[in-house]
Amino acid sequence: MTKLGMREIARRAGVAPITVSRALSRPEQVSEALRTRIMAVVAEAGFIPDRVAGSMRSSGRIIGTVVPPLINSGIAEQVKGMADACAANGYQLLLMQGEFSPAAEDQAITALLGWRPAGLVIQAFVQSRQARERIARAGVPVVEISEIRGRRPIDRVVGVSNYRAAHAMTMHLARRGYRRIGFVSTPVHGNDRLRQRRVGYRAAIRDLGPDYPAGLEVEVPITPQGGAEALSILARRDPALDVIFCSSDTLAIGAVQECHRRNWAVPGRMAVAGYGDLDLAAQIYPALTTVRVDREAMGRVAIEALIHGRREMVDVGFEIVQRESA
Amino acid sequence: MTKLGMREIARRAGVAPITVSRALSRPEQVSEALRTRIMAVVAEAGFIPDRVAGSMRSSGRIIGTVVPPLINSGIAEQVKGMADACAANGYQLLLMQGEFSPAAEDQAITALLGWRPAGLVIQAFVQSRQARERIARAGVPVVEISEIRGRRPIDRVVGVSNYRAAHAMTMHLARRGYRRIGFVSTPVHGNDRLRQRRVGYRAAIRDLGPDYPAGLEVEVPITPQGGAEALSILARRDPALDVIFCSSDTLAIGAVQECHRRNWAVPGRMAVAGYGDLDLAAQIYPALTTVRVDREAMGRVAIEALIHGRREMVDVGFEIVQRESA
DNA sequence: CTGTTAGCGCATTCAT
DNA sequence: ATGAATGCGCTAACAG
Repeated sequence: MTKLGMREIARRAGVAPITVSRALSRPEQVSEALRTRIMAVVAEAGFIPDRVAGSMRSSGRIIGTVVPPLINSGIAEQVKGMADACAANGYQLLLMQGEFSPAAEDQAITALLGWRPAGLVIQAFVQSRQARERIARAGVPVVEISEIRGRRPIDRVVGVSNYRAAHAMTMHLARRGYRRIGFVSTPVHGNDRLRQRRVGYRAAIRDLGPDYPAGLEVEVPITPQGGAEALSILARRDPALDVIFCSSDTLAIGAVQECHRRNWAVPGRMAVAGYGDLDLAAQIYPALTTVRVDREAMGRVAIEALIHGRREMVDVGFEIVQRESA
Repeated sequence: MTKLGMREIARRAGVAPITVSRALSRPEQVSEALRTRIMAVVAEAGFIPDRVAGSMRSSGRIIGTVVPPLINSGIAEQVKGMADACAANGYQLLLMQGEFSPAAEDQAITALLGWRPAGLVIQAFVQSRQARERIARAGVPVVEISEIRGRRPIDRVVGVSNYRAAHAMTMHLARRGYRRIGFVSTPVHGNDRLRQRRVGYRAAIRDLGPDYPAGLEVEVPITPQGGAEALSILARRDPALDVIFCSSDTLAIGAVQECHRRNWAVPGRMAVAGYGDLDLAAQIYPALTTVRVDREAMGRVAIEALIHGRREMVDVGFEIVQRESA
């Protein structure tokens, strides 16, 4: 049995190879009679066109993406959105897991570019200067999914203003009657998103006016234990504290746990708000009040921005999810 | 500026294109002098070899994978394991999100095969007969990540015995003194893993002997609400019920929530065990006793099995995670 | 609508 | 250790 290629399919159907090619990728350019005959042969032979060879001449249909090492929580939803949008448009997703160092990022992007992607989606701003140059030289469109405030993107951006979201949640808590709002952050160093959340919180406290107690902050590792610890620290620092706003649901869940251990009613004795709306947020007891960002939409929109060539900066927005914990 | 290719790099370095190719992929075959000179030119020009063209002649370095639509929880960890192992071995991960229908599965696999993958990782047994034929014809190695009991794989399998895991958990609960063990399942239709969990539970109840009360089961949708509902149903059916074993953590979390609502102490009034060890499992109150499977290892091992051509069936094993809820 | 010709950029094969 | 010739399988460009 000859290795199955278009040439062989064409021979069996009694046409030229290019006609098979057209029947497969632009059916409308081939007469119905030929098309039917060709498709029958293709189906019968189980022929699968070689996209590698196809990409040699026409533009490829691969979209490369670099995702952070922790594919937990939100990132997975983004990937889902990307995969869906790719499938819907006939593209394939080439996934690289990146570390956070600029060198690793550059390496990941280089590996992706080698596959002649139709575009790149990066889950943050590209940091490495070298990577930016490579991308520019390759002339490949890029979408950065990130904080959209105060940055100049390489090309297109899809994201949310973490600043506005954190600001809104802080105001929301104040409106609900909490007087002493503590803020728990994970280390903001080198992470725009986290930094903007903190900045948003501070701005809100300022906007609440001089009558309102000054802010109260602590920075802890991004683990439930970190959240528990933060609660202890802040409650000790200010006994009047009545709510803590955690810059991630993971922290918030840890804080709620700590309340259970102390037998503190949530939100009676201490209220807790999170950020992210993880799956768990709605499922723990009490259900978590948090900030929700539609990560799946971010992924989908990123791919669409790439494919349809929209050059705008897309803000997918956020939502304050009011549940029981605050 | 000429489009940068090996030809141009070769010209600048004063060598033949093939020498550049060798310097890049088999450095040991090129003299140090030339290699150094070539690498300098490559770096200076920011040259990235075209892997698409490269794959035309040599075998590609892409591994295709089909993942279920819900990239939540465990699947994300598997993908992480795969991505890591791919990166460590110089491969790229081509990700397709598959639906569960055989037709969609076939389509996904076809799309992947078009890219001449070095191998395929499928997150279940391939169901579609057509897909199996395509894979066979393409001669591509496949790893199925799945239930490993009682199935004949296409090629290689990496997985765990859901049967043994569920059996072990049931025995574990009995050993801890629970007398009436209910089992909550999600619909097992068409899903080996879920079916084997139920079979394992039943076998354990049988093994516990005639003195032990007969099993008590219910099947509900895989949502926290399903778990809450299951608790209500089983508790009504048998007031002596003292523990429920849920075939997924999602259900278990819902059941625990329902206990909170009823003011039932967990595990005092009702104990709950889960399956899967989601992130949340350790974080809810009380922390969930569950079955843990190292999904990340599954992903990693799958890729390694593919690359290193191991043809065995790998059982990554499981672990009973004893926490507070049961 | 269909076919002919040519070549995408690299790595294999065979020489030197 | 280096190079020349050749073609991987497909599709763009140009005919007919």
